[in-house]
Amino acid sequence: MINFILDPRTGTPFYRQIIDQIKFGIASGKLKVGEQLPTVRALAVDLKVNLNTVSKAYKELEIQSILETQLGTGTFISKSDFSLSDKERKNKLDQIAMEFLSIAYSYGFTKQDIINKLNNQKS
Amino acid sequence: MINFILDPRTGTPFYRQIIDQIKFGIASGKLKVGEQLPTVRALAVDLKVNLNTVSKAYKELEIQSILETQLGTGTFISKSDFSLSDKERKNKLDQIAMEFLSIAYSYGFTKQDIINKLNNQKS
DNA sequence: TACATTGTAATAGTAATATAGTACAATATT
DNA sequence: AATATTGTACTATATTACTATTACAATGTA
Repeated sequence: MINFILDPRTGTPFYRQIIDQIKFGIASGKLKVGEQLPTVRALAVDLKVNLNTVSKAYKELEIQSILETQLGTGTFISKSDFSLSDKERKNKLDQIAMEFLSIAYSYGFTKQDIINKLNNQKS
Repeated sequence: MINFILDPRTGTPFYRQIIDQIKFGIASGKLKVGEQLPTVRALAVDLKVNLNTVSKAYKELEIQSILETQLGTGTFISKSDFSLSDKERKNKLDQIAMEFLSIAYSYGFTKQDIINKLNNQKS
C-alpha cells in the first residue's frame, strides 16, 4: 500500500502524480500483483481531490493494462508484467532531488545540511 | 549558461520546466550569482514558445527572490535569502527534509536512494 | 430481496496553461 | 537625440485540468 502524496508546487497534474506513484510503487515492489488499490472515493477524500481526478488516473492505467477494474468490486494491480527502466527511475529521483535541493538552497541550506538531516532522521 | 530543453510529453507546464531548469542550474553550480539569463525574447525563440511563457517563469522566480530583473537591462541570478532566525531555519530544514522523504517514499524510493543521489551530485 | 459499495458517466463551471498579437516603459547604445 | 533592446502589460482565444454534482450500473453483503 502506498501513502499517496500530491505536490501542487510541481505543476504536474494531480492525475499524473497518482499514475506515477502507482507505476513506481509497482516497479519498486511496494505494490504487489493482485493487490487492491484504494477505492476512487477513498483516495479522492484522502488526497482532497475530486473523484473524477482519481478515476482519470485509474482509467489511464487500465488502458495500459497496468490495472484491472471490476465494477462493484474495486481496482487491482494487473497481472501483466510491468517494470520501469533504470533510466525512468533515475530521472524521477533526479527530479525529486532537484526540486528539494533547490528549495533548500533558496533558504540558504547546503546539500550537506540536507544529508546530515536525513542521516539523523529515523525511518 | 544552461542549454534549455522542453519536453512536452511530461505534462509539466513549459513555464515550470523553465523554472526547474534554472533552479537546478543554480543548485548544480552551473549558474553563478549575478549571471545574466537569456532575454525573454531570445529564450522564447530558442524554445519555440511564447514570450509570455518565459516571462511567467522569470516572474515567478523573481517573486521567490531567485532572480532579479531590470527593465531594459535583463534578468540575473540573485543571491539567496538568509533572513530566517536559527530556530526558524532549523524548523524549515526539518520541514523540507520531511516533505522530501515523504514524496520520495510515495514513489518507492528509500532514504538511502536519496542520500546516494545527493552524494553523487555535484556542487 | 434490500442495501451498501464499487466503478462509470455525463453535465456544467472555474482555473490554469499556452498562444498570438500589440503596445508601452526603462535602459543601453549609437 | 534617435534607435535598439530589455522587461512588462494587456486583450483575446483555445485547450487542458480540476471541481461539483448527480445519476447509473455492477457487485458484494446483510
